[in-house]
Amino acid sequence: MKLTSKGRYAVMALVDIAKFDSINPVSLRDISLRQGISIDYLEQIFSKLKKYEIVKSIRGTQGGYILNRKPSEIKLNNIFDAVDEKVKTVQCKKDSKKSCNGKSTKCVTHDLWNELETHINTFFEQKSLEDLVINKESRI
Amino acid sequence: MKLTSKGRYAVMALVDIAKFDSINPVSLRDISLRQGISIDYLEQIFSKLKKYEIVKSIRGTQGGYILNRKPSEIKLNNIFDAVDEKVKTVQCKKDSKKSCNGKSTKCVTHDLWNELETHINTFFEQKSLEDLVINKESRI
DNA sequence: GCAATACTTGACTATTTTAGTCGGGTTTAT
DNA sequence: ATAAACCCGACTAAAATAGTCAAGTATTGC
Repeated sequence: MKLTSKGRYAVMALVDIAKFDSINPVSLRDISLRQGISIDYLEQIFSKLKKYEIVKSIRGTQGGYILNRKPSEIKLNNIFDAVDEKVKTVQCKKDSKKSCNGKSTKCVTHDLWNELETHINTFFEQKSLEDLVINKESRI
Repeated sequence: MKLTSKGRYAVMALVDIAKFDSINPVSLRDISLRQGISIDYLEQIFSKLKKYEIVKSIRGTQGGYILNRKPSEIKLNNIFDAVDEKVKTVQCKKDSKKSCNGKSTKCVTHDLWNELETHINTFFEQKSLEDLVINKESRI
């Protein structure tokens, strides 16, 4: 599985919006300044978040992005799905002669990996953007 | 975090040994044939498993590897530690001017990532080689 | 002793993924 | 009109991954 900066940035940016303004659009420029992520990279990320209807965009001057749902309804797994930050592990080789057939020792790991994925996904399904925002505000 | 084929192969190979022979050494050649992993790559992996005292080596003809502990005492996190398959996520940039200071929104993800790591590690600490072997035998 | 088997070690490399950058758009408020 | 801001696709440097390759050393059986 992978969990890299694209997923991390997506979460950071969305938390930034959730905390900063729930009515007016927040520009990538502002997020970039506050979070230290390049605008170009943010654009890539937001393009995907938009496709998954996690955010809405408003073009033109004074434009930016707003959340498309309430923070409590945006679960972390939605975010990761959107930016392709899939919880995925290496699969059995498909074209291998000795491919996974459920009988050999080889794929003893198959069930294990699936179990882990479920485990992690459950964790992310339970966490919403709201949880992160609340958590953080109580600390500042 | 990453979970790639090195960790997967390590688990596969150890399960192979655990199932095949608990007294006589098992050669990498045999593991290679049964599991479809190249000997050269297995050598890299076993070199690390040996360093972590998960296996013992016996050189010369009829040599090979045997488990250094009972399968029930070999937890999956031990195996992953050995082969550097760390459950690790991207960290905050150290030298950034806006580095994580616990006050900014930026590191709202910090706690989250730590929480996830704990979550995953707990999962692996609870699974032993024995669990995998038993599971699989009941199916064949 | 010598050949065969099998572990030991370290360097090397091709491929893939990651983490961006870059350049050119289009839309909209003022 | 112009500037702010989104939109989109191509490009690239660096790192990680998944191996391979070569040259050993140790042990056993004949």
